[in-house]
Amino acid sequence: MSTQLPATQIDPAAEAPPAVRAWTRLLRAHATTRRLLNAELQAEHGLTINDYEALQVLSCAEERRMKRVDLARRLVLTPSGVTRLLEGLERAGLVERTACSSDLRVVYAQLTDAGLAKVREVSCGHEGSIRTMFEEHLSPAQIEQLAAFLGRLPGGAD
Amino acid sequence: MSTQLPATQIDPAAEAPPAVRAWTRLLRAHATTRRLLNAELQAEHGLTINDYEALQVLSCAEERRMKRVDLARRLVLTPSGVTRLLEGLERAGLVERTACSSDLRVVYAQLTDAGLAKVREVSCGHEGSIRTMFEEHLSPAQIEQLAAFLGRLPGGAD
DNA sequence: CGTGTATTATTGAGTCCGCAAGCAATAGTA
DNA sequence: TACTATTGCTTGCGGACTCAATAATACACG
Repeated sequence: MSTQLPATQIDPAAEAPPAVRAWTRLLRAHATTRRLLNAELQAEHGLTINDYEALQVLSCAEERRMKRVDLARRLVLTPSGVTRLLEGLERAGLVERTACSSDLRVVYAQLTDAGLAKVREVSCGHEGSIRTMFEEHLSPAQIEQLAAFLGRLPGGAD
Repeated sequence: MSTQLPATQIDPAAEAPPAVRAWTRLLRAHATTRRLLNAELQAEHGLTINDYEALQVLSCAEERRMKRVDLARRLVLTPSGVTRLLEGLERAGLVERTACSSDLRVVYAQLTDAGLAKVREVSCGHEGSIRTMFEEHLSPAQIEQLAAFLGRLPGGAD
């Protein structure tokens, strides 16, 4: 192969660094799995992934409520994203706005009884779908390792 | 603890199945890393992650061009998503539309010389950022394993 | 106190992308 | 040949999210 001609293409045979391969696989796996789960969740329960994640996080929170800022950090959304996400859940009656007596700025996102019921209704099937996706081609030990590795990436820790 | 009272909350101490933990970490790590890389790419080169991925994929393709359908599959986008993504890259002169002589339906996405130059300009710094994110807290062997595991999830394989 | 800064939340404008529908070209079939 | 899928691509519409700007409250410190 000559090195004198100007390259008109990037050599596809040149192996990408492992980190780059991991990154593109992360992108692809995320996009595909998210799309699958989202479609299922939407069709069966009328929720998006973020809708469900928000409800799920709230259901485990102290008093079933959370400051919007904390919810934003947990879901990796901006504050305005959370405002808009909660708008929908409030309209659906799954979450309501509650005041904080000690700080008038904060507006709690409070899970309603209907919201808790919804989480219970959805969670089993949804977790089943998640487990299927992971357990189909990975052993339990491998899933544990995968979770551990993801936890070391930026934002990965819970 | 009594089992007679109606549960008003989902027990946060009850450990989620490993697959569910892996899933939430995948969501969080993806959102965080994507946000970081996107901001950097946007600020320094005016590209989104998908812009870059599209250019990069095209730069390695036969004749630096690809059918839009194939590009969609590769980037895990819908056909309409690809049309819109390419609109922007065409406006920037990085990609152009070319006809296929053997099938009048297809419109190739053809990387221009400017597009190839752009990939070369961006790739080094971008790959450096990716490597930093992964190599900061994971060993080379762990990164390889992570890539392998991700490759077994739906859509993960290249 | 009063003033300046940080924090919490919302809003308006704009981007990105998916879904459903539609058009044009090709392939399959009788 | 004519008729019916199927495939490749685009478009209208709408949803979800971000960024920048804004308002209101809290806090720190002279």
